[in-house]
Amino acid sequence: MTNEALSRRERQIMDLLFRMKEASAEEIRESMEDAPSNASVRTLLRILAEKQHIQYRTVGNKYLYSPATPTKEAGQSALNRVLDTFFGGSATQAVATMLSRKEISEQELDELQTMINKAREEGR
Amino acid sequence: MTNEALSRRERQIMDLLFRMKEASAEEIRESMEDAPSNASVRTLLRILAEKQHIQYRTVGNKYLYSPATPTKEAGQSALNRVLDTFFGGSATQAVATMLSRKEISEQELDELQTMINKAREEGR
DNA sequence: TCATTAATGTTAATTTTTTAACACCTGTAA
DNA sequence: TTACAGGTGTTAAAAAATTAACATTAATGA
Repeated sequence: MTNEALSRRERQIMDLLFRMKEASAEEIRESMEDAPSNASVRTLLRILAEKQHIQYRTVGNKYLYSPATPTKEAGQSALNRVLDTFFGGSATQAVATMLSRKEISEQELDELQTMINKAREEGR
Repeated sequence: MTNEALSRRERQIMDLLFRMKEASAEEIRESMEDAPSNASVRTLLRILAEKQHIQYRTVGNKYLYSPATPTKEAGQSALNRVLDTFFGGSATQAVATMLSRKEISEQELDELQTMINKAREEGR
């Protein structure tokens, strides 16, 4: 796992890219709350690319950037970190928090139910 | 909500404090992978206290530091961020990931089950 | 052709973060 | 008393992160 800690801006841009899936330097800049210049964003992107955290492809004459790690994998890792840091590693506690934080639709509850049943079967 | 982004070290120390609940500068330093000097840790702690992210009490002649925000609250907020960033805000997806990441005990599954039932009743 | 526009590339100044040196304070054992 | 151990407080040097100026390149329309 590539595990050098990211700087503030680097993390901010990575998070945006995970949300946006793929974006140009300018698009990223526009979606930043406290955006610096376009050149600054590009510098950060260059650094992130060097560190292998992002990749890019050219479309016409511009670059589109995206995370090098699949979103799912990165999400799992981020989730684990939150679980360990705030919930003593307990998934149950974390789920309890999620359920209490906002309305979960009937449908979502059904889906969760299905997952639990499945986990039970597999666990046997 | 206090929402200035933290620097790398600041975040590292905050996360440790959430795990440790309460600790002295030296204890924090010892639990750091890539620890700087004791004086450096104290500088960071002073800054975090100024920014109101931590609080401290004196015990004998030393200070014990702890997060200013309750762990539960901070955890909820961190969880939301992860949900939004990596799972399109879907709690269901996140739970699916948790269930697949490692073995969940029968007991934990029971607890989850209970939570879902409860959420269903309340939702009605 | 040539000016304009919209990109990226390079480099360096500025600002923030990180680090630790050094001073000071307090209790305690020789 | 004195000097040592174990804390905190202050300040400034060093390193890293952030920013943007300026250069360059490619495509396009007058």
